[in-house]
Amino acid sequence: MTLTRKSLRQQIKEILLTRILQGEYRPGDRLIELQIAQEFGTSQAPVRESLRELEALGFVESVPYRGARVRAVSQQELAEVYPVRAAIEEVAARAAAVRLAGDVGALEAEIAAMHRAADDGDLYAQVCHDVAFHRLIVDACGNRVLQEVWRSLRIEARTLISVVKTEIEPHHLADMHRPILEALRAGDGDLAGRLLRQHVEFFGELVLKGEHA
Amino acid sequence: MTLTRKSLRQQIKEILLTRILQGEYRPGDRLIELQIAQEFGTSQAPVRESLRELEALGFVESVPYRGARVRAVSQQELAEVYPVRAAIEEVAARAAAVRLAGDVGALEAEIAAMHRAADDGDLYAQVCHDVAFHRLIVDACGNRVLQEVWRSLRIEARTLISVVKTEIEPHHLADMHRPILEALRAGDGDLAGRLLRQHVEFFGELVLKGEHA
DNA sequence: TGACTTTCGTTTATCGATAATTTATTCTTG
DNA sequence: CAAGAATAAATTATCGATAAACGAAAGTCA
Repeated sequence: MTLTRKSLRQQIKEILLTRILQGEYRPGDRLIELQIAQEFGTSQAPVRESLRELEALGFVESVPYRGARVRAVSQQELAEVYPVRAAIEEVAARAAAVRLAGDVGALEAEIAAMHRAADDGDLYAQVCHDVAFHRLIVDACGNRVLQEVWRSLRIEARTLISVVKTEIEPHHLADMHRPILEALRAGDGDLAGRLLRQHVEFFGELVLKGEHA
Repeated sequence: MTLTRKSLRQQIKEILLTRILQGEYRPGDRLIELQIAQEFGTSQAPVRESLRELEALGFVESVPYRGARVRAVSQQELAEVYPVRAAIEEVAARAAAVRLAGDVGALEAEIAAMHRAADDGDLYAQVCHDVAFHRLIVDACGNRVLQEVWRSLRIEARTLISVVKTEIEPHHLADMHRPILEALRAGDGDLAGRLLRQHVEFFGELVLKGEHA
């Protein structure tokens, strides 16, 4: 088996990203080029390029001659994401209602998975399926630019988990998605869009409340 | 005077970006690393990193072992930008109405500049001021995430000029911005948002019409 | 003592050269 | 003459080494 089907840069980038998303590297942790290069048995160059890409994606921040660190998402930034999410997901839902043509099986499955995770008390898994639900709608809308923008918001379970923690009963959280699904099933884009927007804005409010606590 | 206050990477990136935006490099043009390095008297490394950044910003696209090219914006992509713009600029205008507190002098100036450009028959300048008008609103909204997303859409005069060309009388185009300005002056965020959304959607329709032509 | 300078170790930024890959060209071979 | 293999040319990807910049620690002088 070849370990080098893709470019080193690509491979290193993916490994680093996994580590960031899984919390192996914590926000603020330094990412030292030569150290990483040594670990992977490569030279500094592909590591540098990986870090640059991760920086452009917003997962890492770096200062000239002072290196790269895992970027921390501030509470304020998290709060600022929600109005943008709400606006573009509304657009996505409108378009998705048409393109799905009532085929909401995948969305059903995510809601079911949320309930199972709720039964297991696995909040992380639940938030993952929550994100997946939203992503399915975004992916169904057919607008690539919109999809790109949504991804650039880096809506990750790891970050969102703090929003719902202790605030909402898990099964209730899962059920909150059902009206949206039903509107999509019925092909009512206007309604689906409005509901999804309110849904996202609701969580935005939660973040704002959390800021004062 | 030092030519190297910033890193080479940064300098090269800016120069390349300028060339792309000013049309010196056309969409599809190849960007050959060693050739550019030679031109600037540097090695390949900083050029590579510049290209990676430009790729992340969406101005360049590259294929492994086949190099980088200036990215062409397809008509479809341009059309897909508008619904996203409309949605987030609506959000921006709502927030901007509050934060501007009636201070719309800069917006006035851009409309005036649009009229002057219309008098001069300088369509490029006019579209630049049009973009600037929208950017002022986005910048005024106070949501950094939203600003980042808006910038990532790469709303450039060079691309937009095709949308308005021959379709709209220049002075009329400038005047279309006035109701939005007045709503902002009055501090009516809801109205400003709705007007701006319609305004942007209107141009989205134009693009769609242009597709069939 | 305490502020300023100097030195030193660490890390990034850049370089020049080599390896790997693609594309175009030339050479077979039927 | 066409199809395919082999070769050559161009370019990217990676390497190993050096230069530049930073931060901390040690040293200096009032």
